[in-house]
Amino acid sequence: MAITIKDIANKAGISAASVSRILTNRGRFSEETAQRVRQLANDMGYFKNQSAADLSQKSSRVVGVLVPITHTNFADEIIKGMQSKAYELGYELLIAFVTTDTQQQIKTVKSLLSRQLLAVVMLAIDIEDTVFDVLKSTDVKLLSVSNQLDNDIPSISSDNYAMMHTIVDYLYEHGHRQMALIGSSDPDPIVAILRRRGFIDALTNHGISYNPDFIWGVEMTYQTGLDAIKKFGEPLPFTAVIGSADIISIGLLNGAIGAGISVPNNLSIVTIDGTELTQLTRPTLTAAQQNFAKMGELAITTLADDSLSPHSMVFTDTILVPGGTVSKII
Amino acid sequence: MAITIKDIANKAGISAASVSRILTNRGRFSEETAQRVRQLANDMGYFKNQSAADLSQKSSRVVGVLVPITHTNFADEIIKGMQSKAYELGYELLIAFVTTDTQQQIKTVKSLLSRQLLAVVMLAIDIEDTVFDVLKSTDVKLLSVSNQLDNDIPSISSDNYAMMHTIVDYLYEHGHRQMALIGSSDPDPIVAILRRRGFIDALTNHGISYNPDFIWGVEMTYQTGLDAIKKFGEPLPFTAVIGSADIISIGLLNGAIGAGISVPNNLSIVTIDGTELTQLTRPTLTAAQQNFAKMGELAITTLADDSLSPHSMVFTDTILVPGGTVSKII
DNA sequence: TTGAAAGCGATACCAG
DNA sequence: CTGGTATCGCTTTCAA
Repeated sequence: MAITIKDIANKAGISAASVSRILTNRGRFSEETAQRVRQLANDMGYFKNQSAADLSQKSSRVVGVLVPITHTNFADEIIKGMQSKAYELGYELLIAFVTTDTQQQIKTVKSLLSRQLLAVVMLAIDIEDTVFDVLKSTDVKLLSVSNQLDNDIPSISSDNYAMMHTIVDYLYEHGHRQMALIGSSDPDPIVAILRRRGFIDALTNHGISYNPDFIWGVEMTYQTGLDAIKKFGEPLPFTAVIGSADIISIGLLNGAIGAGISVPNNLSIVTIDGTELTQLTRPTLTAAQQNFAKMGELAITTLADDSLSPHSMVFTDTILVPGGTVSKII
Repeated sequence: MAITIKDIANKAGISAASVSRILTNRGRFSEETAQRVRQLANDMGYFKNQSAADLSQKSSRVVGVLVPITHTNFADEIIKGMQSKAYELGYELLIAFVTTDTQQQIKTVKSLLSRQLLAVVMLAIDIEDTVFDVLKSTDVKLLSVSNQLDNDIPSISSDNYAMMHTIVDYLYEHGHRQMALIGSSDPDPIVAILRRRGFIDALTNHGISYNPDFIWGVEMTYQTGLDAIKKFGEPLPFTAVIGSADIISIGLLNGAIGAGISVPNNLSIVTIDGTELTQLTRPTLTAAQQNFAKMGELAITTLADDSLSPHSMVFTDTILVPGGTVSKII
């Protein structure tokens, strides 16, 4: 049987109410008894029963985080960002990995909602409608990070549209005129749509009419990168390719190497994300780097100061980090 | 105000007790009223208040998972394994990332323990004593996965000692006589000790007296791999090297490439772990692959059937997966 | 099969 | 500044 505040109260010869006040630092109490109580709590090995506290308070400082189990590793960076801010501001994170199985998703979400959460943060997840309905049926705050949803949910992400301009401009300045975009063909996700639009518009700005065939690949996987090179064959009909995720870009790079295409001499690659993965290849990947840690921090701070309205979108910065996969065409 | 079982009871014209029994499937009740109640619960958008349930039951089916935030990505695979088994057996996972900051660790652990957990699983964590004391001060079950602790804690991991024999034997059969082990020099962790011992003993079995200089590198990082190559210079005094983690091995590989050392012609590499990272390099890494998913599943099953005693160690299989980084020396 | 009632541990209000 | 007490929502005897 665990120690309760009542046990402490008995030992200290005071009431449980006082102990509670002291341990939570709320209300008034004399520093003198406080000393004693804190000492006692420590000595007796007391742990607050958070369930009881939550039940009593009907609220909590717990933020649920839904993480896709197939997460491209940037999720870690977002979580790190959330973690540090949460720690700083006294919030707790309850991380739940969700699979792609809808039934399991629903169960996971329900069990999350069974604790009175302050909010649920969705990391790069395109939630299915059935699951989403469950989420909306309660009054928890919702927040989408690294993704934008077509619902009334606030989001924190990179400005994907602008990012594509940055990338295309960069490649254009390096002399590239024929570019492909790999891994953003999925018709649904807003992020994919924005990237396609940004890609096309940026090309148009430079007077380049884009080739629809050059936007290819749905899945954010290594295989997509490999397949892309296979599909377009050798010689490639473009001089530069943009991978929609680091893992795709590594696939592109290795696919090119396998096909005897020299990078960056015969093919330039720019990757989107810019996680540590970009440092593991030779040459290292030139990347449009998203600020995932910042996204995570912002998630917590906006939740804390309640500064999010249903449709608000917050953008974090992206920077272009030169690596060794882009060459100048003369 | 959220819906409670009382609300449902009122609407159904029965008592809260009955609703509880029905919704938890405990005790007796007529299937007839059960139908109605379940329907009602669904329609009214009821969510169990898990805090209240936990408080009342003084127990839970929640397993806390401590994950080092600097986790080499295999943690994901372990979690996936735990997740699927937990889902299957009706347990919940409460995942907490822990930083290297002791104060933060303690706070994290305490907040974990504030919920009445069934158990705490530590993933590849070498817990500091102060933190460990906190953990031991309660009566939660403890379990260490992918690591062995020198405490009275049951563990699930690969047989690191035997694994080193497998690797060394493999290299020996390929004609290698001079081998180095990178990233297991940390004096503390049992895993590092076991790997060193296995390495040395396996060499001895083949009549090779090992060179202490060839066991080098403490941190499980990419940089350690790069540094190792730099340290030993060119030409390398050994023909094969074992990286204690995939990320180290990638460092070794890239370091070699950078130094103009051809892999596998002039240097063979075997990596320990065998995550998907091994597929991202060219050539792909030959690996002693650990069965992380199995570790995760076993963690939950052993917890479920309570089949762990303080000192029990469970080993999962490891297999040697040939890649392109080991050559035959003739 | 069902209901009434007693907790579970912490909090908060209201007196004192 | 401190104590008594009701309360949160659910579970679980014990009777009926």
